[in-house]
Amino acid sequence: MTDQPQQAYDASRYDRPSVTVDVVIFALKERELHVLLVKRRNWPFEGYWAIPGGFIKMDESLEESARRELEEETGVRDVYLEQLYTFGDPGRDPRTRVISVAYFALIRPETQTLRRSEESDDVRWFPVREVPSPLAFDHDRILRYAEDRLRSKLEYSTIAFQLLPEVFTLLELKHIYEQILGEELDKRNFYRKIREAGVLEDTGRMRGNRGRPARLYRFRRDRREGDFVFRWREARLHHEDAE
Amino acid sequence: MTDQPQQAYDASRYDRPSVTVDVVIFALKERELHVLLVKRRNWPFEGYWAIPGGFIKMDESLEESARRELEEETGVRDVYLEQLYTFGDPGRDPRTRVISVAYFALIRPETQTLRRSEESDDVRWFPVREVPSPLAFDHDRILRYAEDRLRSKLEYSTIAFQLLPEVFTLLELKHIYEQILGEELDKRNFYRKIREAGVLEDTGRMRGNRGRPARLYRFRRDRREGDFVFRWREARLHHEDAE
DNA sequence: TTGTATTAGTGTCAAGATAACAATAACAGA
DNA sequence: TCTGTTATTGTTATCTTGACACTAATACAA
Repeated sequence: MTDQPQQAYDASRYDRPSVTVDVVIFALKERELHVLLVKRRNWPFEGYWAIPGGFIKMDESLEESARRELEEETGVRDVYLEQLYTFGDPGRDPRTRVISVAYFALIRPETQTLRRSEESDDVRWFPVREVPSPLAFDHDRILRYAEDRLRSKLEYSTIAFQLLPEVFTLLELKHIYEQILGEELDKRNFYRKIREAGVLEDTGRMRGNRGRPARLYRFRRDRREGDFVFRWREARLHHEDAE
Repeated sequence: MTDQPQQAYDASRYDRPSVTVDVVIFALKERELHVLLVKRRNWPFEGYWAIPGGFIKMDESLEESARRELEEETGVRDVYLEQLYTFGDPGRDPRTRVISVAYFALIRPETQTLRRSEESDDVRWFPVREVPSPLAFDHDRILRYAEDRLRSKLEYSTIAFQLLPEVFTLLELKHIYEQILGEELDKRNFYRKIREAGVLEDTGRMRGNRGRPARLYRFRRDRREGDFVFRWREARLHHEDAE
């Protein structure tokens, strides 16, 4: 944010790169983790799938840019949004120097209003394991980075709840953990851990189609995010930072 | 990094912000954690202390920018460098829209060559607990963010070793943890934990002024960073993400 | 109504990790 | 050899984890 304090400011002496915000949007669809991609219509990478994004406006913050982008693509406003990493290698966009601030967003299924263009074939939800490859630009890398972040935050935060609807069953919650960790978890150990963490509130309601009906829970938002550490040791994680 | 795929690219339609890279540089000085700041000579925030930084060049990557900045300020090349966060609120710099990609760097004491300007009073190392406040721009926030990151990475990485010289004693290592965590650790538990992690190599050498001489260790770089999890539970941490 | 298929929910124990705790060892210098 | 100073080591009680299998509640069909 600062120039060299030693020298007076002269903006014209510096070329300015373009700055974009890209948002990796995750959501659960039919119990599977999906990511939203858009198909490019122009050079470069015409016809390739890309992470949705756009240029920032001069009067909005980075996060506001990301929220605008998100709303344009999904029509959703109240979401979990977190800055991921900034990608800025020269040459990552053949047109000009582009610095891209990547965010990732987690959407609850209930809030997903269908956009008109969502029915067209240039905006699609892909299961994270079936993303077309390669993506446009360096978006494969950005997506991988987002998945890594998601996985590692699962360990010590309540981030997983952001993917669930208002009320949910314990097995649905467990399923998310398994989806993202890519690993089966023991039911009893999982239940115990969650209960001890004290982040769930019993709604008293039940839900069931076949079999024994499941208890419905709600996430206790009054629990401050940083107040407890929800460590997951059963599933051994690999910490691997990109860049 | 991508424009709206729907529309053809026309750079002139978008104003471009300035992009800078700021580097929060940490080092140990006389057993205390210090951070390097520079005093601003021009408007805005003339006379205020700031985190060193500068505009990026069009042909260098963000990390290259950060390394250049770092070398210009400290003359040091081989350091630990990690991207921290990108700050881009409109108005954070009164001159123009500035997006700042913040990095943090950890420097070993031995590698610190003195710069000529380090003797002048416009570049100074401050103990992290005695940083002048407020800093220029939103640099207080950036610094706080860097400290939080450092603290939380202590838990599950070998980052602390990056602040130590080639060889060091166990008590020196413990002291770093205590510095950053802001908390006393039990000597025996600490030794055990470190030994079990298997990241240290005994040099066979000793060092001592008064009292029993201390064994000198070396960090085993062959241990891949992600291979083990060096969890610290004794010191309860607060996870608190900025932004 | 009874049985069967299906999904939800629960408890124990052994092994491992952690935190709390104090005494001894190796040196320098008086 | 005594004293001051710093470095090093081990045990135990408690908590946390991971492994493991049976019972409960419903729907539906026989």
